[in-house]
Amino acid sequence: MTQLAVTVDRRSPVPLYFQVAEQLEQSIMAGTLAPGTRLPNEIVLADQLSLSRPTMRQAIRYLVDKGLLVRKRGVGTQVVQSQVRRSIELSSLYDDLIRSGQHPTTTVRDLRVVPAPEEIADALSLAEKAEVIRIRRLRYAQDEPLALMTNYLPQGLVDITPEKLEQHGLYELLRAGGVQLRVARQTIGARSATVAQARDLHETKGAALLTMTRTAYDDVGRAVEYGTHLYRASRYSFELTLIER
Amino acid sequence: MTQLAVTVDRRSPVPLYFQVAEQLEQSIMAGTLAPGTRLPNEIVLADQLSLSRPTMRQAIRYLVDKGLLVRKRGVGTQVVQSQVRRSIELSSLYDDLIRSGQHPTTTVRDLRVVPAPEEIADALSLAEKAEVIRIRRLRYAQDEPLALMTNYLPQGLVDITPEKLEQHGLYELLRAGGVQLRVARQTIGARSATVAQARDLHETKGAALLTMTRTAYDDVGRAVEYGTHLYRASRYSFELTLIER
DNA sequence: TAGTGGTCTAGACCACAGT
DNA sequence: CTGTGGTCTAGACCACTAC
Repeated sequence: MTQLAVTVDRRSPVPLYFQVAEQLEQSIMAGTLAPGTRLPNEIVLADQLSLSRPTMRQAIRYLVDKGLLVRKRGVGTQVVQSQVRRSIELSSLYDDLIRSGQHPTTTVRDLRVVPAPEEIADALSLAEKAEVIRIRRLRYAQDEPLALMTNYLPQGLVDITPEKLEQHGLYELLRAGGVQLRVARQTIGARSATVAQARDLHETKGAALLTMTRTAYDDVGRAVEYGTHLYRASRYSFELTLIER
Repeated sequence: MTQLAVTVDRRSPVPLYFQVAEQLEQSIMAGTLAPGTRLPNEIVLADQLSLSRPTMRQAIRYLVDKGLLVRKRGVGTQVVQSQVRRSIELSSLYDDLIRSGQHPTTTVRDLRVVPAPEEIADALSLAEKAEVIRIRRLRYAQDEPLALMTNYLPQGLVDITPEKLEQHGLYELLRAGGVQLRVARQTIGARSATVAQARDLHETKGAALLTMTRTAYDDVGRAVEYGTHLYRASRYSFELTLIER
């Protein structure tokens, strides 16, 4: 095992562990660190980079949590045998499409304040019939319809207009309004398209659709968004990485 | 903020951070620590339990990663505003059903050695046409069909028989054979049932089905299982928790 | 300005894997 | 046995938040 192509800049404001993790990640993605490769042990790595062992461990743990490395006590740390595609993160469909080079556009079909139905009030921890903002949108990617989305937000969080929604993702607007999303709980299922859904999505009645409902929470634990979405299964799927421990 | 009902036993072989995390988790689940509750800061907590700050941090980080707590620099650590249901983990459908009190049974429809199709050889990082074990099963929960499952495994990993598969989950057999699963990559989608699938699953032709394909890796990064499953959307869905950072 | 979590160090001892 | 990662300590300084 030779030296790794990693350097750290102690003047940088970027945390040391993160500089290391990012460079290792790039090497793995580029194939310089091939699947199956065993890394030197923590102590050696820490010495090579003049870091303390806990800091080196933090870098490695970051990549283990991402599913790029696996470690086994008494054995060592190795690169996982797989080319990784990007998997679900706490970002919106809009962000995902932008990143994957698609060209998302959005039509806002409805935006109004409504009394919260029981299910939504529950999910957002609001009093029943509290007023919430309801948004219905149709999302296109490369000029083909992709998803029908309905979202509910507590009032007063951020200023939302149809114009903004057609130019930005909902999560982008939330972040711009100072809302830091931290946790989301999702349920993914499937159903057959109704006539109206089929018409909107350019499918035929009965076509398989993916359903996703999500409640998102901010950095102080408040529920800030509830969404229920319908995706064309012919054009969309969810990828995820699971880690044991 | 009063004392937390947490104690640690230093003679126990269970790591201290884990003892703390488990007890906090129980308090959260039981409602003793209500959603929105703010925890004392790390230093105080560590002192109360006579632990070092890093150890206390590790306990908290564990729960943050699980989506039960959120933290914000300069502010503090709070309980997330939501009742959590169990979400997808690196376990098999069989394990999940057992845990949720259902009564899964399994019919093995086929178990044989076949030359690996290109797609499977790729996923498992094997030579094309290497021989693999192919398993086709039908899973029932409470006497109703739930899922049609096809799995591929490299030969020689563990000893698998139809009898064992009808009494245990596949992952259980792998673990019993010394295979430690660590990472899995999944894709979740939807499709309409064919006539044959509909017959097996007691659905009608064209019914919406959830699809899941998964490649699982062990603790040294080897691909050890590839599966492609079909679930009745009317009786099954996936739950997951996403964490930012 | 006071209080919080985020990062970092330099050690120590232990449990487990493979020889 | 040797080598690996897992746990734990007791400090230090910094960045961010809220008042």
